[in-house]
Amino acid sequence: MIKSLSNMKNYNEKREKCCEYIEALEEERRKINVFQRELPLCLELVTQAIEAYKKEISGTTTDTLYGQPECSEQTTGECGPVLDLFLPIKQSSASTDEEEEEEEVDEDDDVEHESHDTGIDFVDKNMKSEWLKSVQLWNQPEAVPVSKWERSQQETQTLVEPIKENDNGAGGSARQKTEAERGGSGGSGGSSSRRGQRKQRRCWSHELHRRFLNALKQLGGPHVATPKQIRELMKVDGLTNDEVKSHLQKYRLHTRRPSQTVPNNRDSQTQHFVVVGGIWVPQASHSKANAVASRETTTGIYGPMASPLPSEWPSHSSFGREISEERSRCSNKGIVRCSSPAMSSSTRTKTKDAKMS
DNA sequence: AGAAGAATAT
DNA sequence: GATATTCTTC
Repeated sequence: MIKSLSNMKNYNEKREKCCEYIEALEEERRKINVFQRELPLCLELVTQAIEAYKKEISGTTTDTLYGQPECSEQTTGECGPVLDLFLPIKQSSASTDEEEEEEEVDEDDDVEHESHDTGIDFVDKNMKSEWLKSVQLWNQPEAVPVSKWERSQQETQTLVEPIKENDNGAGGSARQKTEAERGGSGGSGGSSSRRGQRKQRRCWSHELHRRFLNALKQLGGPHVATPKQIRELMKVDGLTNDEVKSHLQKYRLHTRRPSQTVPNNRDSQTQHFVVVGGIWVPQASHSKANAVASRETTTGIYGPMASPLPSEWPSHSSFGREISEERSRCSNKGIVRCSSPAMSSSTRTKTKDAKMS
């Protein structure tokens, strides 16, 4: 008797609590709604949390005692923890809102929403963490012990600071900040000064790559831009020349003529290009490009600002799926590609014919 | 010395 | 396949 009564009371409390949560969540959702495009999963999560709690209220005999789970904002937790993730964050929504540059509003934000029917909860969880990762400019060291200070600094700087502060390079654009240590030599973890350690892999996120492309565009294309210039233009702090160089190398490799794999699946992208002085141009504009191709050094045929997108990863690359159809479409159109950098660049006359060893 | 590009390693 | 590192050249 008494027990059931206390149970009842307990239940009422619980219910009340749930109501509060729901209200808070709904308010939260209204706020997030504004950023629906930027935070689609966030919205979804909140919605689901609301539903879950509503269900709970309606008496689905959930045994959970809504105890605080100790999920640590990263990848843990199941269904309940969602609240924990969102409630405390409430005030922060204004900090990292729009870091989009003005030019390309990509609608690739609606990331893969495919698997949505069955195991919503944990799937959703995974999605969320992935999404979070992709939002960051790059992944932060996780396995490697990093001092808390460094991490927080990295977070803040990475997410907000370098974005678009002063685009005209007025201030100290050359911000190289000790790329020497990424091995987590921070005081916490023992065994400092692991110098021979390999650098932590940097994952080139969406945003990072977009900046890369942006810089490339301004500099006149992947074959005339140099890693250093790119890095400076990107204004991403912590980014090293080597990283840019490596990425550029990959990019160049990818943007070469995509060989004849997949003969002509989409309007036969590969066949409309023709080599003009070492430069791939659309066949139609062949003659015109020929006229231009002689002096492309300054602003060049790459059309720094002219085309919304200079060149993108080929459609098959991993980045390709992040690119919306619009992009892939225009990547077939007015793109010019250099097949042989040595010949196309007139700034640097590298005759690497004698280089063979 | 330092940067870029290619080659190679992980 | 993507990134890091090394090697070579300039």
